[in-house]
Amino acid sequence: MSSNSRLPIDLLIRRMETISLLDDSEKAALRALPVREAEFRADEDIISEGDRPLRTFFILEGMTCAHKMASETRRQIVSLHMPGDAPDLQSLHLGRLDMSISTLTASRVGFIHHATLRDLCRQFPRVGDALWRQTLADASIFREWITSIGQRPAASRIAHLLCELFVKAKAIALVERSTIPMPLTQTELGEALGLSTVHVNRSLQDLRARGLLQLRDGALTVLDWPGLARIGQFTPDYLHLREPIGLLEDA
Amino acid sequence: MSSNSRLPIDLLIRRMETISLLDDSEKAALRALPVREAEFRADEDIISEGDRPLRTFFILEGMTCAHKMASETRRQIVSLHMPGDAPDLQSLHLGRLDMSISTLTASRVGFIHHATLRDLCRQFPRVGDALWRQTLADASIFREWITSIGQRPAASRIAHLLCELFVKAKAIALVERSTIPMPLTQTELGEALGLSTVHVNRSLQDLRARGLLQLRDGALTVLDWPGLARIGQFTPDYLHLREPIGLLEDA
DNA sequence: CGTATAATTGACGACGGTCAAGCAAGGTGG
DNA sequence: CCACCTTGCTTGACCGTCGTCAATTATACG
Repeated sequence: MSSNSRLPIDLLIRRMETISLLDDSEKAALRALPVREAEFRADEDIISEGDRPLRTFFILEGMTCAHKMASETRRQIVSLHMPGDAPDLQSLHLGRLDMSISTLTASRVGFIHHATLRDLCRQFPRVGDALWRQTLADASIFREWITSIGQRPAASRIAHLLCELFVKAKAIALVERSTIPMPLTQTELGEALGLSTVHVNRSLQDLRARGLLQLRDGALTVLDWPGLARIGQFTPDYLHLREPIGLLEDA
Repeated sequence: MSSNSRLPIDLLIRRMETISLLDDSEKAALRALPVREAEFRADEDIISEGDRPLRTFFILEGMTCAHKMASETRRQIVSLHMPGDAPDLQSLHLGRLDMSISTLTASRVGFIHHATLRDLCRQFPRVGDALWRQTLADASIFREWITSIGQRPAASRIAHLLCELFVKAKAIALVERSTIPMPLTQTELGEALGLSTVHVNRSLQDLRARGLLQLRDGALTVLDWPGLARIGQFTPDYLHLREPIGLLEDA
């Protein structure tokens, strides 16, 4: 009687399986974890820099971001999260939070106590490894962002980020044809890419004019995947997905 | 008969202890690991993007960097490593390397087989946790680099990076007074910060002119720590060191 | 309807990049 | 011992990408 995809945590499991292999006993153990659900409105803090959380969480619905302040006025978004992601896994082993995590849209998240998750890692070391691997894949994305922000021009940065979100959405099968939810405002895109709102706007117009994409009403439609990937110099290796995902043929 | 600080791996242990607590049995287990030493000249690859290493390594002597190519001509350095650092811990759980790691100066490194390290993590789960924590602290540094490159002006970026290296060097007690080894060329600094060599040069002159630092012959001397930290908006929290380190009073 | 949020456009300027040349220092070999 | 070469640092001139400021136009919402 597999109540398949009924539990909230199945989303986390599916996301973990995009990177790691889990056997039935390991999945069962994960499904046995008590999860406390919570709702947040748009633009609310889930946890804040300096916090010492006793629980970790994963996204069930909506989109969230992690961000740091570089000064009173300048904010940098350092990562974006969609359903299945566990943005704060690090707090399992790092006491003090060095960033804030906030919702971008209204969101639902599932909380899991550190203590129970730690027990699980001891009982099922391979689950612990899979969670570790998850945080390592996150680190790999950070490195790619450094590279993108440090070296690529504006349009390329935007294209790269949109490619990344597209592949991630596709990997957890959120994708319907070549359209994914993309609720970021242009200001938020700028904060993620180290660009001003105005410049994001103009660069987006450029990408649109080239027939690469459509971006409106909180949704991104990729019209020319090879073209967008080329502009963004995007190769998905750094996401460390188990299956390369046949993307190149569907747009 | 503690042959204290005789073994190469003691450097790794000391570095781990800047972040985690290890008891005697755990340290003894680490010291029992077989380590194969190797020497590299300056500007040599230790491992390359795409490799699937069977060993991990830590730095014994010298300075190394991890880097990615954003195009044929543009390279981004995503991290810098000094003695005690294990730049490739991730390969323990991530198959394919998504970056290259090269020496900046002539270096000595210690290799440890993944298999033996994995066994150790099973036998001493708290050692595994400490290694995990080490990779999480690395990820935190990546986030700070994203923030720095994305939001801070040139002089501030440089100051921030130098502060980081200074604190890290101090944490493993490589420091003699307020001078640390800083063998990066201005070109390499630029590759780490997303700046051109010319602009690094001019910004450095600016920092020097303000009496904040001295940088020559492969050594950095901090002349005005509070001033440098202010320009770089540097706060060491993101390094997740156990002891905050009394830096603010000695320059 | 009026208000708030997001997208868009224009004008202007600055931070930082590119190109090119000159300089300093260290190592090598005849 | 000194030419010569390489590597890294420095400087000048010029220019372009991108940021800032400000105003206008959708679009949604109460």
